[in-house]
Amino acid sequence: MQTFKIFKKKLKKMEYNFREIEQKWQKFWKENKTYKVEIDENLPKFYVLDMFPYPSGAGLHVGHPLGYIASDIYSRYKRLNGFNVLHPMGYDAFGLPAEQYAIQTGQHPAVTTENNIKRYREQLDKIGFSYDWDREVRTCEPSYYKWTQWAFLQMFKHWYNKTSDKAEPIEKLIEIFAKEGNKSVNAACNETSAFTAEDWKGFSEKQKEEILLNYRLAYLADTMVNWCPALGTVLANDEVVNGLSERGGHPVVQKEMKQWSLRISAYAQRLLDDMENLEWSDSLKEIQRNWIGRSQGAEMLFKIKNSDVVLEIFTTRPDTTFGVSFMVLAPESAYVQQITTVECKQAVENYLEETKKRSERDRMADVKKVSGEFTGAYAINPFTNAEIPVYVADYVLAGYGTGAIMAVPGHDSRDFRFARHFELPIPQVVVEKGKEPSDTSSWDDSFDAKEGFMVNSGFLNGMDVKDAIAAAIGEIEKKGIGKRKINFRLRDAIFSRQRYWGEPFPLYFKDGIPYPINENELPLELPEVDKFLPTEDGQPPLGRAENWKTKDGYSYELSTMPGFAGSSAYYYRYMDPKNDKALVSKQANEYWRNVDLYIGGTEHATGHLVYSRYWNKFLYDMGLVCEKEPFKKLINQGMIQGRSNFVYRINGTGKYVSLEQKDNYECSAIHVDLNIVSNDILDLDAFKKLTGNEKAEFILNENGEYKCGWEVEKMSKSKYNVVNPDDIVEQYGADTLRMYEMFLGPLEQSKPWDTNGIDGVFKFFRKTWRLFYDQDGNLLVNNNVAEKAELKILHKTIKKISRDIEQFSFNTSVSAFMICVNELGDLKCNKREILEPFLIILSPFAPHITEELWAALGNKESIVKSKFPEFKEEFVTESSFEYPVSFNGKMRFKIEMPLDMPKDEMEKMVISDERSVKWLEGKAPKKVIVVPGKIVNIVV
RNA sequence: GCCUUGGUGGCGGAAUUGGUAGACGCGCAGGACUUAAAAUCCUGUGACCAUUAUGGUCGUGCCGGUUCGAUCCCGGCCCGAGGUACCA
Repeated sequence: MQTFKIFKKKLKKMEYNFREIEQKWQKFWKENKTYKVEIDENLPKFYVLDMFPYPSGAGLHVGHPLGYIASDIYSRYKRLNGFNVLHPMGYDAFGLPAEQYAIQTGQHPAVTTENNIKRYREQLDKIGFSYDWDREVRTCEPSYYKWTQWAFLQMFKHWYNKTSDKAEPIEKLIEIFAKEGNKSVNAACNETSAFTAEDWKGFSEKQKEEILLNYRLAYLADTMVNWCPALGTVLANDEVVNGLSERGGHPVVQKEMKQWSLRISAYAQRLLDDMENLEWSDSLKEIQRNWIGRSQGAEMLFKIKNSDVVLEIFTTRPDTTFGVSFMVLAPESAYVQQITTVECKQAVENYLEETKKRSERDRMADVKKVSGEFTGAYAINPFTNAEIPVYVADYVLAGYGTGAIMAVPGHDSRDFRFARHFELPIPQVVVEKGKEPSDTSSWDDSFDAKEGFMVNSGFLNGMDVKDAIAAAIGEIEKKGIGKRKINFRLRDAIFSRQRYWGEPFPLYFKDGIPYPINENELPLELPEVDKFLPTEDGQPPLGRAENWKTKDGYSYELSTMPGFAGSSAYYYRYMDPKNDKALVSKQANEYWRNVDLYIGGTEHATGHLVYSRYWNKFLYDMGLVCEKEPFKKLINQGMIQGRSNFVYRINGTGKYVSLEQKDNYECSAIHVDLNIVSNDILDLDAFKKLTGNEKAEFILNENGEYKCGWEVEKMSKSKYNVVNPDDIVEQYGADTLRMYEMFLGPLEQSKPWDTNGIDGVFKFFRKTWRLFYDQDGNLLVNNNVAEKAELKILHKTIKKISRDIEQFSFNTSVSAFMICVNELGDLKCNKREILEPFLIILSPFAPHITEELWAALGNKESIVKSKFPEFKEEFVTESSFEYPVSFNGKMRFKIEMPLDMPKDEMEKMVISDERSVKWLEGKAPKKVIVVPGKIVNIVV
């Protein structure tokens, strides 16, 4: 590589030998355990956490460490400010890619995972992070997943009491059942028929267990699940993106299966409420709010004509009940079988068959297409007593509400489309303020009105929507045909995966009933299998394990836990990683409490960040942890995009044309490896060599160069735009990498990576070095007393840097450092009094070079143990200010005036300035605005 | 469609959120040093019009408003990114 050759030459003469320095200090930190952290009751704690990575085979690219660098800077800054900082790292090591790879190659996922982790660690180590590696966790290790299994068992052994609004031990529930049956129990549970204490006592063990299973927070039940045939497993809602699996992009279908689920929906309201006080971005909170999806409305009963069946529906708009002209059931709804008439049976069966075949993606693809079938049954509108037809249609979802709706075609666009298609009446019941009711047959779409007043609605007529909703609910409750109800979109989390590489469930089956294994038998280790595929009879891979049974011969559960299991409480494990008696000791938990700063990608908004909040709340209910929320402050780092380069090949030839002239030819843009392009100029020889096309011809630009085009795209191998941090560290050093990643732009914004700008940061370090050493390597630093100007530069920078770090504005700190070094260089300042504090404030960003220079100044202890310099206002206060003088808001000239000058004197001084004459044009100013310390504006 | 964001030089981005628009860096152009290259240093660099210097006009996606003053606040539109999508 050309650039590398140049670099080698550079190094010979270069004073700042980053390579030697960085290796030296990384070794020093490791040997001295500089970043080891222990509980210290005398110091305030601060917990800084990165979302731990899944160790993929591809290794890290330059985008991954962005958040790690930011959190590392923050950790170091907090340490310098006297905090005891917990800053750990580990690996989310269970997961699908390793297993898919295992299926293809036969290589055990534990082996590939171990290798990948090694690679990750090497890459991380090169960047100089201040992690306490003694606290590392790996989710795939038995000593770690013991606690994942343990937490699951606790969920199995608890139920959710809606009255106390928390999880309680299942024993307590059994006591209640024995005393008074289940009548008074207000639990989050699956549908369970009522029983008395007498009934309970008469039930067999199996019956009792079956009933209890409906109440457990971790329960086994027939559920509609996302089944991914290609992966051979079910997936949680957040693992399905646009009807395809998040990993691999395979189609997903809906299927009813017996699956383990976590009753996360019981926590929906608390997940919503407790978010209020979190320091998360509004957008992230909003994503989570939408995902939880609270809606307020009513549950209502509709009688079926000539039948005992009563349809229960959920609506947010009970005010529009007078506008209901038909009803719709989800295809999966149990009501369908109950009410379909003999005449319609065949047609309905056909329809159900048809919808079953469609995948989620198909269903989502043609949302606009109307389909459905009449069941032959009629319901009675409880407000109008009208007979209305009941349909089955797949636009109604089984999983939401009750799987049945009252259709209000006048005011809901889906119902409207359906009504038009099946020629059903469309009554208008809401009118926009200031308008008259109109003939709905002339409408193009429904009026989905959240505001307006009621018409054709009996006792609701004339009310506005808000009042009408309240009045309608009042009437519904009075009539006893329904009640106020809050619904959530958030589903219980499907917790089983029919896969190998995950945590085994600590359960066995006896007589078809799941029983927990003894807690002292944890962890239940993942057994060996001959292949990582399902068994011949369709059992999950664990079905292949030989003698995978309890000592009494009972079979274990064959599914494993999903990816989010291991990541839901890892932040507690870091507090006390070696503890084999508890997830986390009371002492460690009460000291570290929760994560003060969490940095990671926004892609976890609906998965990890919901699950771990739920998991935490459950542990909180059990009294095991002391904080309601796990992550106090959260920052989403932006994505680093790739910057791809292109060459333009003239179609049908081996000729390439430079960017400037490409429009004169018919040509195709082809990705070119950015390693052979420098500042968009192509290295022609390297290109010939790389493509193996020695005869390639080029049409060059007027400078005799080949200029490439560029575009911002996702960083990916296929686009030849992946930049590896190792290469950057090799060429420029870790400090430059760290600093440049921060310099790219605001942390939370996504931005393209362009290595071209990195020279500026590299130059900055060389300039810094030259403040300490002359060209011959002599230390220049002296003990002379600092001048006012020098102190001003220093303190201005101290102030700016602490402010920026506290606001996570790291890009502007880098500028501030550059300005500081430029100014100190101009003053030829080599004074210890200035440079020592300067090193400290720079050290969070560039730990290696600062450590080296710090030692060179004769300091015996690591700079990590020093104290952040105190900002002193006195050094930066000015007695005068150079005021910009504007006329009608446009700046015309500047004038220096004392800051304590009275306003009227300033005014006089400005007006009498000779430069004002021109702008006043002989007129007297209409108005003069004087803002002390800011500006003078004259209105002419 | 809905929600959340963002739109500033050739490029990444500043502007202490109502007070000098374009800090800092890259790139580019010119110069110094050098046998030469690299490195380093200096100067210039939003557009346009004038010009010996000086100077002027326009300019933060577009259109309007509030204000002495708007990148920042308000109303309307256009474009990009992310999330979500039959949620009743």
